[in-house]
Amino acid sequence: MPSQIEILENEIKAAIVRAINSGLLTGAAPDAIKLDRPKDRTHGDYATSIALQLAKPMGKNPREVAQIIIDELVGAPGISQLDIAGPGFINITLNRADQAALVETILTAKEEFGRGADLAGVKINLEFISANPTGPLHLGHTRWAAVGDALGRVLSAAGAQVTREFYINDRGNQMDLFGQSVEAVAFDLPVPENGYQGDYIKDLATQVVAQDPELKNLPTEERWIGFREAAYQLQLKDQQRVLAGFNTHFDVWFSERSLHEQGAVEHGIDKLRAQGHVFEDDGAIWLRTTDFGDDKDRVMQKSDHSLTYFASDTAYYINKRERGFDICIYMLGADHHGYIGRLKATAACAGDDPEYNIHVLIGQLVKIMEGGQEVKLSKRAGTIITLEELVEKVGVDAARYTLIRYPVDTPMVMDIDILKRNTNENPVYYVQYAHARIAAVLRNAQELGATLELKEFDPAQLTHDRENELLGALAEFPRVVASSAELREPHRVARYLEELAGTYHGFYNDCRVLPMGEEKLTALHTARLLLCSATKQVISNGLELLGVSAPERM
RNA sequence: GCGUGCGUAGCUCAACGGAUAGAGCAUCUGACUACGGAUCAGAAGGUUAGGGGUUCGAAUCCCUUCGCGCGCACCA
Repeated sequence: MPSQIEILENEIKAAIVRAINSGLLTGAAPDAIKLDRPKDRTHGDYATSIALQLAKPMGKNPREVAQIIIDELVGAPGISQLDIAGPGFINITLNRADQAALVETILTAKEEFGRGADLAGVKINLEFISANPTGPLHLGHTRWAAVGDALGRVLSAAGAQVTREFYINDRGNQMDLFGQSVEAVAFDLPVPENGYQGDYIKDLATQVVAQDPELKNLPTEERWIGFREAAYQLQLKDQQRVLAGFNTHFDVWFSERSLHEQGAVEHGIDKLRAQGHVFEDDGAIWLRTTDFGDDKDRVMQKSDHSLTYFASDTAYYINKRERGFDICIYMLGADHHGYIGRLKATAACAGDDPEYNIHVLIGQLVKIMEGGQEVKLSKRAGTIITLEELVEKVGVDAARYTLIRYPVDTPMVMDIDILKRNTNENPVYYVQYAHARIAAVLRNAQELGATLELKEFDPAQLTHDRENELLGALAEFPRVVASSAELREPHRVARYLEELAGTYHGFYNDCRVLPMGEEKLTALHTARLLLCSATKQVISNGLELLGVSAPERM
């Protein structure tokens, strides 16, 4: 069912088409009209700058164009007032009772309110974190754990079929080094040069030996492999446990080894060769990514016949596409921004459209403050903060919310001390508080015998400016979800929730919801209670998209 | 050197090319002795790093200078 806003957008477009057909306007009608919500409330409920955009191509004064559109629009359903403002903005004020009908829409749709179909039928592979299974997840992975998971939820809400995937880099030198490090520690020997250190390696060594004491008796040349495999499984399980605790879910844990075992790398090279972008030089096999804007060609198979990491990446991409994914989203850290060029070029070499089939998000680093100063993260100094430690300090909700509420391309600073405080410095509480507050009001209403039946809802009761403002904010939710999905920016949902919570608090302050004293429950009380209930539903739906809880009490 | 990202209020950060650049914190004023004060109303705080350009309109797009980060392997 189209929302009131969509209906309005279509009305405006139809009005322009009518004006063109009757010769009042010339040229082509725009594809779509986008209504904005003006910052200044005196500018009405919605505004559009369409007349400004059409003025030039149509060779008319913008205000003149605006007037023509308005004349065609008069009498459209739900509109109570139309104005021209400034250089040619069209400001639209809606009929309040019609807007209030939104409460019924929300309370009928419940959890479904906000979900859309913009991405219906689109299969998306969302890959994030993809850490080596050689250590605990740390702060660098945490931002993606939160944002990636939220993005997955948002894309699903927009109708996409999303597969969340974790690529396990379980192959290569670093794995061997990892196995040798654990082995060395188990025997109280010094770890190899550039090997892995830290308490967790000791723990792993202890666990590995406890689990399988026979491992120590293996012949030396294969012993480290035994340690590698056992430690790998333990470390992977640990990552999975921590992510589950962080409310971050994956559909597929994809092992790099399995890619090689199923011959996917050779298959990928063959496929690219068939596309005509593979060549040999100096005994190595290359992919000519420079054909598509990469700054240098890339080696896939070295002259010693071993395969490069790039070959795995390439094969993995081709594998994803062959599994039927239309769009492959990669979430990478800022230190990997150099990969964008080659990833896009790889897609192009495979015959895909790099602008559509592949989407790379680059996340800036997170700095962390504690006790008023920056915590320097260093593996050597042992000051790595793990995801698990962060959660222990501040809790899942605060950690997730804080990481999600900023666009990923902003370098952000997390202040642990602030996150521990239950104040407004910590916006997650502001939003959750609004939810809990409504829950309390609704509990009180029940004690007063209010039934909150939708059939008793009278939209005409909601005429207060604060009510109108709140309804307007609620109406925005589906648009926010849709644009978050389209732009791959889940932070928009968080920002929206903060605004909605603020609007609710303002409403609550000015509009008494429950009867006072001996007062009887009136139609106005009921209408406001249902408005509260609708707001609670939207906050809850929004927090769900972020993977943050919506508490009934705090 | 080449490439790439960033630079917005004292601090942390917003702002699908739109109207007077907004929030929170910090600072200063105020508000319910009845629904949760983890609230609300208000004040103050800006040459959006500098300079050009495109546009009816630029924090946003283009060029350039400066500053900061990151990347430039037959490593993984």
